[in-house]
This record gives sequence, C-alpha cells and structure tokens, in this order.
Amino acid sequence: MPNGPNPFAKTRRDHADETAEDYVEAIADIEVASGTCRVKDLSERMQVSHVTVTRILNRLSDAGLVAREPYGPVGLTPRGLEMAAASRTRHETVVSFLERIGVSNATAEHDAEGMEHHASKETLEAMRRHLRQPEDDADLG
Amino acid sequence: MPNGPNPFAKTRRDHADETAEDYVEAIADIEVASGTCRVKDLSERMQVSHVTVTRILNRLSDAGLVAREPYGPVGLTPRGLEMAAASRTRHETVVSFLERIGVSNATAEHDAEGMEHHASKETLEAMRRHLRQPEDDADLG
DNA sequence: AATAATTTGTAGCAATGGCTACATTCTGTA
DNA sequence: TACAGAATGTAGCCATTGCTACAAATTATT
Repeated sequence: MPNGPNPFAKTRRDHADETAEDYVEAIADIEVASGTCRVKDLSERMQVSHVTVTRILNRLSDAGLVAREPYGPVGLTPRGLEMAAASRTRHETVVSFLERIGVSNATAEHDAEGMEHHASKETLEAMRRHLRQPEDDADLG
Repeated sequence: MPNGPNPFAKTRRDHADETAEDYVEAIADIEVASGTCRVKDLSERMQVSHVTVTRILNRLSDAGLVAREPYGPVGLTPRGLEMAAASRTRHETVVSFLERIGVSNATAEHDAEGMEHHASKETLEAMRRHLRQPEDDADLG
C-alpha cells in the first residue's frame, strides 16, 4: 500500500508560474540567438498562436518581468533576467543529468522542459552531485 | 547558446490528462488504504475543495475512467484501473530513482508527483536501468 | 507614395481548475 | 421519528490558456 498520508499536494496551482518561467527563459534564448525577440518568435517556439503569446506577455509585463511596447520587440526587466538565469541553470542541470543516465539529447531536452519545474532544490543538488561524479558507473552495456 | 531549433513544444496542453492520471491514481490508492474512496477523501488528498473534486470526477466519468453515482463512493472503470496501474508503476519508478540518487523519501514523493508526467518512456527506461545497477556508485560522501 | 504582405492587437468563445455560497442528501443520534 | 451534522451537488464567479476572426500597425515591394 502507499506509504504516507499526503506527500501529495497542490501540484497544479502554480501553473501560471511555470508559464512565466518558460516564457522568460525563451525570451532570453531568442535574444541571444537572434538579437531581438518578437512575438512571432515566441509563438513559433511555444507552438501557440500569437494571440496567446500577446496575452501572456501582457501578464508578465504587469508582473514586472517583461518590458514591452505595442508592436515592439520583447525584452526582459532586471527581474526577468534574474528569473531567466535561474531557469536556465536549472534547465541545464536537468538536461545534463538525463544525458548522464543515458537519455538522448533530444529526449533530455524535451523531458527537462516539463520536469524542471518540479525538481526541488534537494533534487537538483542530488543531480549536480551526481554530475560531479566520474562517469565510470555509466558502463552498463 | 542554446542548441537546437525547437526541442520545446506544447508542454502545457495536456494538463487535463495529468489531472486525470493524478485522480485515478489517488482513487486507487485510497481504495486500497480505506476500502472505499469518497469525494471527501480526494478533496483532502488533493487539497482542493469538494466542488473542484466533483467537477473533475464528472469529467472523468464522462471520459469513462471513473464509475460513480450521486452521493455514492468513487470507483474506477476497467480503463481507469489500467491507467491507475500504469501511473503507479511510473510513479514508483521515479520515486525509487530519486531516492537512489540521494533524495529523501519525502522530497522524492513530492517531486515525483510533478515530474512523473513529463518522464518519457526513454527516460523511465534509463531510470529503471539505473535502478537495476548495484548501488556501489552511490558512495559519494 | 501606394499597395501588398507580415506582424501584432483586440474581441469574444471554450475548456480547465480554483473558489464561496447555498441547496440537497445521507448518517448518526437524541 | 426528528433533528443535527457531515458529505455532495449546483450555481455562478474568477484566472489561465487555447482558439478563430477581424482590425490595426509595421515592413517590404512595386
């Protein structure tokens, strides 16, 4: 039978926060890759309509994460930059870790995209600890 | 800089499916633990109001996963049982794996709750492969 | 400059998942 | 049986994230 009373919880509420992190990280990536980030870049990257992107950007702008003016490029505020940096670090940790245990790069990127929002500090530390280990143990056929 | 064009995607759409899996798995757990599952058990477990639970159960009932009649207990259909079994297996894989890399049981349970929905077949196989390995490599201080 | 094409914005609809407030049904007990 | 309390159901509100359709602005082309 299951073990504890409720190791579970509201895994579901913070959905909007995950969206914020995804977008902020995407904006930072696109800026690095293309110089500037446009609504269209985001709609392509997130594979949603430009309408969805616009509405989310408005919310992130109100939240002080994104700097933006109508028909202009999409930028990050200092707070947005902070969040992007943290997200990126965490993303890279998860991707590298998955690759270390034998997952292909493509799958690691894909799975990390969803998993990274649920990896606690303790779990991320465990992953980094593992990454610091020599990869001897990876010889499993 | 980032690597590929779009290893990302619609990580966001399948939210309702995740909810279905969470509820179906919770129902199975509660049935095992208490004999029967009631709306109240679910609202406590998921930490949401009974209203939210009722509405979600209606949807799952329409979807053929949950069997239910007004004011009665909550049961699983054959399809619901299948889904619960698969969810449970996956959940246990993720929890065991996290524990193996040094995460505490409480954190493993918590993180797995969110991560399990994003672990692809390939990633789960990598985790199981790792679990089959002797734990020698775990001696990192 | 005028026109065409692209990009972005707005209006408005649907589904999902939160909630409170209130109605109903069930259960247990006086 | 009647009543009190607990458990469920229903109505209706909000936020988030999808969408299509249409309007407006920007950019590119003729």
